[in-house]
Amino acid sequence: MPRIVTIRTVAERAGCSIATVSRVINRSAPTSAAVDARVRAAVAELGFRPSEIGRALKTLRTRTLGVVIPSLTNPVFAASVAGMQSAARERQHTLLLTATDYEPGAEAELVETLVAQNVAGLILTVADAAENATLDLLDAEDIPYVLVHNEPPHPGRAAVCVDNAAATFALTETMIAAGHRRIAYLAGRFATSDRARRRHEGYRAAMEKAGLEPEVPLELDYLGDAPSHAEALAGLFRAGAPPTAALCSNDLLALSVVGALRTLGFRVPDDVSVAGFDGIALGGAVHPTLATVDTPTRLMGERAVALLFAMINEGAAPRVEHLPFTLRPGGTLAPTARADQPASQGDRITSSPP
Amino acid sequence: MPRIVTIRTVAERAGCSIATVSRVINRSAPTSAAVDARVRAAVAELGFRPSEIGRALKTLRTRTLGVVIPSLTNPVFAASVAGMQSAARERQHTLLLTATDYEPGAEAELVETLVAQNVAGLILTVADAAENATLDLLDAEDIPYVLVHNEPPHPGRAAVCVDNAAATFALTETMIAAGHRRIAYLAGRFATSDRARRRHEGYRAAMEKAGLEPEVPLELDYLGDAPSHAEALAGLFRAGAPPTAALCSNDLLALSVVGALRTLGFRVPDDVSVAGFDGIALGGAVHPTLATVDTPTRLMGERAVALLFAMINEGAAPRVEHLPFTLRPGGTLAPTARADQPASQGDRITSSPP
DNA sequence: CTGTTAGCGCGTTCAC
DNA sequence: GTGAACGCGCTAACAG
Repeated sequence: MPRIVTIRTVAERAGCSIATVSRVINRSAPTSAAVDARVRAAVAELGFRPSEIGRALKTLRTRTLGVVIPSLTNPVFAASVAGMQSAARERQHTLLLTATDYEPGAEAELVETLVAQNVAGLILTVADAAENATLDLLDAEDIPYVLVHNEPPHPGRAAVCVDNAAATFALTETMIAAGHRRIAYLAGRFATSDRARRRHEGYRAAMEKAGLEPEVPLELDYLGDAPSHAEALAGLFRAGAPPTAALCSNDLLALSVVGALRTLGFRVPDDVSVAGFDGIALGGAVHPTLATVDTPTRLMGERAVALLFAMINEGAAPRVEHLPFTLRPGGTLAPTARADQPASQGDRITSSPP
Repeated sequence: MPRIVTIRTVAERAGCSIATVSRVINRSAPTSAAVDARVRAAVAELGFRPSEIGRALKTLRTRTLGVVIPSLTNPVFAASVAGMQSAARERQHTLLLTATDYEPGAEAELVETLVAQNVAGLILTVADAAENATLDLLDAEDIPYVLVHNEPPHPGRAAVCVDNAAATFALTETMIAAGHRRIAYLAGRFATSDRARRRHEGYRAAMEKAGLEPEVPLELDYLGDAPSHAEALAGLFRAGAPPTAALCSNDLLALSVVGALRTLGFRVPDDVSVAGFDGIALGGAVHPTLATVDTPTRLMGERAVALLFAMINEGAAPRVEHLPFTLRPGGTLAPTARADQPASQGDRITSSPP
């Protein structure tokens, strides 16, 4: 029984017109109980499924959301996509998923592809939300979209994110309170992204507030070879006055850095403390557990879908939704031996509600 | 400039018919250089993008691949989807992504949704490829699909996978060669999946071949709370003759188990060795590194797309493609103190080429 | 080489 | 309450 079952087949079987079948299926107009039953029976017998294509062509709207992310390999993005998928499914929508693989220029191409598919809206994480021709295009064509993870400076751009600067500020203050004075800042790939910048800003602000010297970010490829990280870190940590702690711009990088430091013979956290950013699940499964900023990545995906639907269906204005983050204490972050004041390890500092 | 730009708009602007515009865009028939240039100019000026919907309605084929996986949260599936996405993009296709979240019954619903969108084909990882009404339906309707990670016993079902049984067999033999005699088998969620079964079979076969007693699988929810894992493991490892090693049915579980064992006061690998399955990237980033079966997850996604396209475009027959696996030595797996024979740690045993 | 035309599957006016 | 007819954007078959 191949798939040549169209609305016409059903109409013939039910002995009525295609218009009536359409009415029954979509409950778009009242129908008599008799014909209603016949149509439903025919639908069931034939295994008819209305073609989304025919429907889309007519209404010029699909039940599809386009997604653009840098990479699925990073659990942060995988988690937010999981949230999007679940939220979209609740609303009878599916996800058209694309990834740039950090390739510059891919954003524009992917968005065009998705727009050509008449997606109902877009959810994207871009390198830089501030100056982005692709987003300008979407604005111009009036196609609804929501950013995730990005913090657009340009108001009027919808986004769901955490306050990256505030988060690293809080995290850095915690490290300072634990007695650390020289805190290295290690940035992962894509260091030019707007969120990476915001994170470094928070770090710098906290350091300066404490009268300490902020470090220039050291750029590393996260989850590259641990040996190469070891090499890159050797110079920094075997110098005269080495850092006692490292703040990493994301969790994948942090886990990798922990490994590299150990390869170099340093104990974590005894010799060097390490903290990450994101709150990926695995950070809690390794030993010692990773100190990090816990961000609600899955929820971010869900909220992004909710916001997008509000914009599409209710004409809601684009807005930036800040989600709360949590400082998650972990075994990789300990007070220095020469701590000026003991740090309270158990504290969970939470951002103010959005 | 809203999006009311259709092929007709372009035709008017270029001063030709819509058929000619179509020909220029798709290079489906020769056109004169003059009209060609005019059309391209019009396309560029108007920012025209042919609607995939109109095209799909006509050809009854979309440039879209439907994907069904259990969850995006597991890096194994995230990696294979990343491979699919990249391979699909090379072929000008996009992915319609759905996830069951391990909810029984979701498979059927998601497949119906995807079929209603006229996907060109499907790529799926199902709980059980052996008895599966959804796959029977696809067979009946002659919709091309490829399984990933599943090992269908039913020949005629296309799949890309590793030989799970052979892999755990080899891994178990390595552990036995390292002197382990009591090797626990810890299974993650979804223990009823066909691949989980095959993995346990390989373990059991190796144990029996060595004249050892295979353990009944202990089922744990992977990446659940580490404390709860600790509880679940306490009974087993604090018994009279505790296992000296644990074989975990996947890497996420293995990393979690390492944490739980440490919580219980065991040293890994000094007191208990641990091995996983999958070869997720993070296994190499933690310390000690995770001993595991390295499976080419990303490649599996790429190959699945390639196979699907061969079936769609060249009418290739469905076939099962076995990809090679590698035993990856890791710090979590060490010889027992009472080893009968020293194990050669450096060996990398590779499966025979497919 | 190019234009005209007929649908693809569906929702939606209009009449009745 | 129901049916006939049109058109959404596009490709393909057929004329010219």
